[in-house]
Amino acid sequence: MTEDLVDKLLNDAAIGKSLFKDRKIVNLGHKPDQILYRDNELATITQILIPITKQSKPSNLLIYGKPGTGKTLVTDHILKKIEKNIIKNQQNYKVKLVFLNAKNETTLYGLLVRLGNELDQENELPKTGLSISQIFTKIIDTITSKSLNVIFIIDEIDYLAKLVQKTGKDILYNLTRANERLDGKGSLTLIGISNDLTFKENLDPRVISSLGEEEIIFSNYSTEQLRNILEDRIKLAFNPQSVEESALNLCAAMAGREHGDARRAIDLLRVAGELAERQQSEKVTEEHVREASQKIEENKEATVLKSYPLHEKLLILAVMKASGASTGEIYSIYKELCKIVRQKELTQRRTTQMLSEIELSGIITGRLVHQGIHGRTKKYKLTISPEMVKNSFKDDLTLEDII
DNA sequence: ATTCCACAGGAAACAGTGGTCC
DNA sequence: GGACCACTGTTTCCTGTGGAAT
Repeated sequence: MTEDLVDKLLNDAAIGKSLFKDRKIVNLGHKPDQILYRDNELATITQILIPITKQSKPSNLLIYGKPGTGKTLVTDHILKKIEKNIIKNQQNYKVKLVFLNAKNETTLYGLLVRLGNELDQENELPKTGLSISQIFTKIIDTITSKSLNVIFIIDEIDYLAKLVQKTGKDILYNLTRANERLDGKGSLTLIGISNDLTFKENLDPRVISSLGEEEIIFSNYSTEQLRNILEDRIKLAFNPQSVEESALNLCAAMAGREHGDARRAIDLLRVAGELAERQQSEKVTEEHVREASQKIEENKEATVLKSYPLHEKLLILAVMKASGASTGEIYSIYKELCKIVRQKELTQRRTTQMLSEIELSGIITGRLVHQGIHGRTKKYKLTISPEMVKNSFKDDLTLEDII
């Protein structure tokens, strides 16, 4: 009996036909090789890196571009080709690619340890306990003893530069000058990838001169280019005629408005396709694209809200309960909330810092107000609906009593 | 012209964690 | 087992701020 029901449901589902031919093509992170639209950049970077195929050290390289301009994808693509080429033609010449995203590491130490572990997978470096210079020495030793030619690619290197600035430890300087310590046994080439054109301003001038030997900029995709990219993906991912022309144009235009982000364009297309499919629509329409855009935005907010630690959540609730209030008022509400959930309250200094951090995410906005003799304060407001906050926090048992 | 409010936000110190090395 | 290291999250202390009130 139950079996019959399952069969029936499956049959019914099969009637509502899928719009997708190959769904993974529009997943983020899926990278069809042939669709780069970056011929100029491809050629330039390859030229810069060619020396390493001739067994000499290429220049260090900095690559800039806004998110979703394909800089990481293109770099990765070229380097893997070079590596393959070398492995095929020059067996005794050892090249090692290490690709790291600085954002995945919260500390300089962690970043160096990851690099070290990639170079020497048998002897894992300790996650803590050693000094940074000891780790650095171990890395240099590994490179010289194995005569490795290392190409170290750091994605989001601006983030690393901030860490360097904060701690005062100049890892970047040491990395760019590592070749002087290598004595010709092996080499280290640094490739930095960054979203931020201005990050160099905070660096030591000596680092700038050696790291920025070569620079290349990935310009934003134009709406027309985005349209081409989407068209290619649609051909591969969707059944014929299942995406309306106008929907495609809107997708490209929306992503084009946000500094030509191809990743966002593709994501938008995927979500629109899924929405259309769920509504059993024959085609993806403009309306689906608009809906998708809104949904992506909401998901982003919900994820951010859920990921906050308890005291940040309490502060957001305090802002919600007193929209437009000053930090002083917010702090007293926060203290009351702490009492209800039986948590020890943090100091006002700490909470103002937290409020600034939350403000950066865009969940709340603050406005500095001078009130004459009533002093200076910052007034905070929620930028999202209270329902959104309540929905996102409702799974948190500690907050049960105050929502 | 001076005072004074109610904070903002920088700097430094501290506690605690989780580790290495000798 | 004690000296040392990196790091996070926090507290403590402090200086600076613009305009209403005096």
